[in-house]
Amino acid sequence: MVTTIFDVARVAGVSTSTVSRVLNGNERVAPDLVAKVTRAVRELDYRPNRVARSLRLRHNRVWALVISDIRTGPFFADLVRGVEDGAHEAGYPMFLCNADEDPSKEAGYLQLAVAENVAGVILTPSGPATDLRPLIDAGIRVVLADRKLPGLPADTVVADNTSGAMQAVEHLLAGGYRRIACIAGPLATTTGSERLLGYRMALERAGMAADDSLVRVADFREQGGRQAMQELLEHEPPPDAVLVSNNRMTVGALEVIEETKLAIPEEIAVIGYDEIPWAPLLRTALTTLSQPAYDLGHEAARLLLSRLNGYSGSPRTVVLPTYLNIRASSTPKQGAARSPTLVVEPTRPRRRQLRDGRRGLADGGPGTANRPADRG
Amino acid sequence: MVTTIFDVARVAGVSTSTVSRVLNGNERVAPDLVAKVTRAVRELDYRPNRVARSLRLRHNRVWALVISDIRTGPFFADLVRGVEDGAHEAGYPMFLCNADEDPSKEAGYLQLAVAENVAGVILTPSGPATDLRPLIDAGIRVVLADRKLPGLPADTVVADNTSGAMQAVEHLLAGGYRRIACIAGPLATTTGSERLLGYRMALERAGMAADDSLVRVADFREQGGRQAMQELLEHEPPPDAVLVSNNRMTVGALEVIEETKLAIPEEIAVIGYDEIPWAPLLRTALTTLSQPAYDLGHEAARLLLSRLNGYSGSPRTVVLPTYLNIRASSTPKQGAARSPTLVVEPTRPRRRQLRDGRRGLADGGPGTANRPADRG
DNA sequence: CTGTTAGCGCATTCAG
DNA sequence: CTGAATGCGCTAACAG
Repeated sequence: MVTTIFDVARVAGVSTSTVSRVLNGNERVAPDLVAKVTRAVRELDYRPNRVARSLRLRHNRVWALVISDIRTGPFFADLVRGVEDGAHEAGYPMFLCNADEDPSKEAGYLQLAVAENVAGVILTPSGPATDLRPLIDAGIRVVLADRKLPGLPADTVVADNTSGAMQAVEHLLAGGYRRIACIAGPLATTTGSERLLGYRMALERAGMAADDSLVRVADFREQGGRQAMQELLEHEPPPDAVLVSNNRMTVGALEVIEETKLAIPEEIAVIGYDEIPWAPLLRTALTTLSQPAYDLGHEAARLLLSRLNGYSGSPRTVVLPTYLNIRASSTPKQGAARSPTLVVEPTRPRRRQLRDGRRGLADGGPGTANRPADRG
Repeated sequence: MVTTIFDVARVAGVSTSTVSRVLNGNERVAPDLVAKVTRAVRELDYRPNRVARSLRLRHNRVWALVISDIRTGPFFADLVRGVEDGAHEAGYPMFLCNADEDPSKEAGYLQLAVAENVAGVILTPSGPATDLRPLIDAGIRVVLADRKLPGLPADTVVADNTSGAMQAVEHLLAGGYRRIACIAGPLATTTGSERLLGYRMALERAGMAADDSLVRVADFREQGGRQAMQELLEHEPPPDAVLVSNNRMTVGALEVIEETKLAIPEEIAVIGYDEIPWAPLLRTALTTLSQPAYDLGHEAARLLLSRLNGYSGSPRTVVLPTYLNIRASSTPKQGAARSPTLVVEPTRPRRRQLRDGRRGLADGGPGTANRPADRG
């Protein structure tokens, strides 16, 4: 038999309500009773039953983090760490759920979150069909991370996908590349569509017609990246550069380039979205777009916490900058004319921008670095 | 207000017990009442409150998977997928917790699992100090995955770490390498110590004294791999080959080799534990030891399920084989004498071995492939 | 300040 | 086969 609050009350010689009050520390209790209860708790190694507590309170002191693909390299891993640290700092335990880009799995986890009465959910929506109503109806706080959900008034933290992709393409243009291809992610996700948008905008701004035969929409997975890259290479004339919209697709694309024995960057330059620790170790070191994955998660945690603490202003969207890590895979072409209009601004991390919010967050700083501390 | 079983009973014109019986389907109920209840449930979009159910039943139909480091590349991601699929097939939702190699975080999650009454826990123990008693006392089923917990009678599924490391070292010996170093993981984990053991056994079997100055014990992280590799290279004479015990440390070791401008494999051969999708894409394609990560997870799920279904035999340990992916980073030395005693057996995946078990598992096949289907 | 009392939503005795 | 009654462990009124 598990020890209950009743056992503690008996041993301490008080009522269960007193034990409860001591444990939750909200109301005033006489010091001697506090001592008695504390001793009894320790003596019995009493641990409150969260289930009963949750039933009574009609909410559970747990967060659920629902991510869209646990296999997306270090990106989601760092994001998870960011949320986890934020949750931990605030004293909330956190469960993680992997929706695997599957809307029905995602819906299942959201139902579960409702059924388990979680206090809050941080979610990477799989697409516009993601239904937040069950959560909202149940009074559960929701924060969107990494991907927006257009039209839904929820606090959101995202990276500046459009600018990131623009930066990458402008960098390629400045390097003399002219037939730049793009392997985009699912357009139903804002990460998919906004990166493609950034690609198009950079081309337009440079006065070049975006050539849709150089665009492939794939699925954020290796296999999709492979197929897209194969198709692009069969095209005549083939691209001389490619921007790949995430890490997993980049692996697929690089495999195809490797198999085709094309030289990077001489025959095709490559830039991959998502920084990865092995980028510098590749046959040709890979130029990547870092996303502040850890900060994305940590910021999401702070938005959720502020809601749980009673903030009820209109939804806030936090946009964090990306950073271009220039490496050999995008080396400028021999004798590339550095036309002034194509010069790329130095891509230092900018301050986070706050949009749509009634006011800023309580504290300042852009949080910790992009990567968790254990690497330093 | 959320709809409760009471609302359903009212709308269906029956008692709450009848609704409960219909929902759980264990007892017999008159067909017409079943129909009424079913209709009312649909009409009200009723979803049972899992918290109340859990309190009443004193157990919760959820699994918790506690892994030791979410950042360990695809390994844990695939393991998670394996467990998840197994849980899903059996109709259990699953939460994931990331202990981050931190025993206190791990203990916190185990406490949480107890407090939440989960039906079962699948755990990658952070070390021998991991305390399973709170779980066992609470009647929660536990399965260990990836790492054993010596002395504890729990169902366990692991890869054959010792043989894997032996294979790797024998392969290097056969290739003419003689000063083979090893970067081991924490010896408190069986993955750390067994891989080191395999390394030593291979050397001894070849009649070579294991040289401890060629062994470094690190922390399974990039930074540890970096430092270990640096130390090994400073040693005189330096190693001509190195076996690195996991993916993250391999990244660190490769960074150092890169910075030192050493040629792989001419100046130093490298084999990394854990297969990684980008292994073939590195400057020198990396020889790796694949672990059946997905199968490890899926098998753990099956062991847990069999316990939940009432199996109460003695604890079973399932050992799955590893597989050596030979690539350029371990190319035999020029004119390496292929002494007969050093020839490596072909390392095909072997059938899983069952140890200590009273009987085999219900079904046959070694499960699905090492990698989830979406890559094929 | 403290104890008594009454549920949170559900599954399960126990009678009928 | 069905319904009324009970309690899982806890917290929040409500009186004292």
